[in-house]
Amino acid sequence: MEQRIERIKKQLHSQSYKLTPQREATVRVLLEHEEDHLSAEDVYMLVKEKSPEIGLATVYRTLELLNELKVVDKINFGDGVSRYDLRQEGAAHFHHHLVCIECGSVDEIQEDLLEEVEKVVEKEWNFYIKDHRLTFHGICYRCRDEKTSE
Amino acid sequence: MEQRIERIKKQLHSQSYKLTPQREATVRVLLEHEEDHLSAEDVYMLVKEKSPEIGLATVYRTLELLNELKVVDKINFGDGVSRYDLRQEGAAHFHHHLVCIECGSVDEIQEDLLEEVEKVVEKEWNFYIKDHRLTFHGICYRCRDEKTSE
DNA sequence: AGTAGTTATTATAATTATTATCAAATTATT
DNA sequence: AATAATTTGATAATAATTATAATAACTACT
Repeated sequence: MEQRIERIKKQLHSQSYKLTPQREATVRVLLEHEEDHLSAEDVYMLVKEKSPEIGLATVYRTLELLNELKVVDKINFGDGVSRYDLRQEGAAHFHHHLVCIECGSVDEIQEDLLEEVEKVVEKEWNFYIKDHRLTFHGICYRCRDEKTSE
Repeated sequence: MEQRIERIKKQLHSQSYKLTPQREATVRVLLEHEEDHLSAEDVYMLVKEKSPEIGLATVYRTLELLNELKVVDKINFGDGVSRYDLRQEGAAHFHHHLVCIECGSVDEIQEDLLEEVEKVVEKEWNFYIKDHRLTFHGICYRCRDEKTSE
């Protein structure tokens, strides 16, 4: 945890940004909820628990900044809010998501899976891929299990 | 065009919805701009040209309805607005997109490309895939050509 | 054709997420 | 310590979308 914060601090410094207490508090919340997909409002609420004086605008600004630095990825699952997802350290690409249409859960797939597809797209469409977003909508293993045991 | 409207009409009727003049005007705009990725506001403006009496709320409701019927897919490219994209008739899955970070263009990929990936996801993650969203962000062939000719 | 009942529409108000503004606070620099 | 630059917090503004309520259009039945 501390090492990751240290590395994020260096990343900020390299672009002449500072890791202010507010930014650090926000990063800590993101690290503590790595498996979740928090909205700005969610992050705000959680940061407030430890740092009640923080303002909502600061959280938005910090998330925007972290997005620029590619520390987090901003993603939208179609429910009208942007969500912020920590990128795996050193990951070249954003990971994928499984959104369950029954229970609303969001699971992550860290495996690339798209290497071949991207080769085809780069070649056939002459498109230089910098990033991607891949989300599957369907029924997760938990909901499937429930159904078979009914 | 007329045949497609006729088929959409039937789809509506099969769920006991009607193809009102406003709904028809909206569908016509979508068909006439099949290659575009219009926001609700865009659609509203275009429908107004032919049917100036239509209300914005009706456009929203119609788009929502068409989305339910899987006539259009709602998609968000991260710019804060939902866009509505006609699904190819009879297409099992939503098509993919190439978003250019230089010029903002959005191109479509009709090929499936994900068959193998989806097999892996279904098997390895025990996730029953009903739909997907795949978008690549990068530099389109037009912007690449510009650069090499500079 | 006439009435009752349903469905859809319009105009507008309300809501929600996000961004902009600006004075005050903090931090860095001389 | 004084000055300059950056960041923050509170709040106002904006933008997209949804809710509301009165009206209009259509349907079914007599």
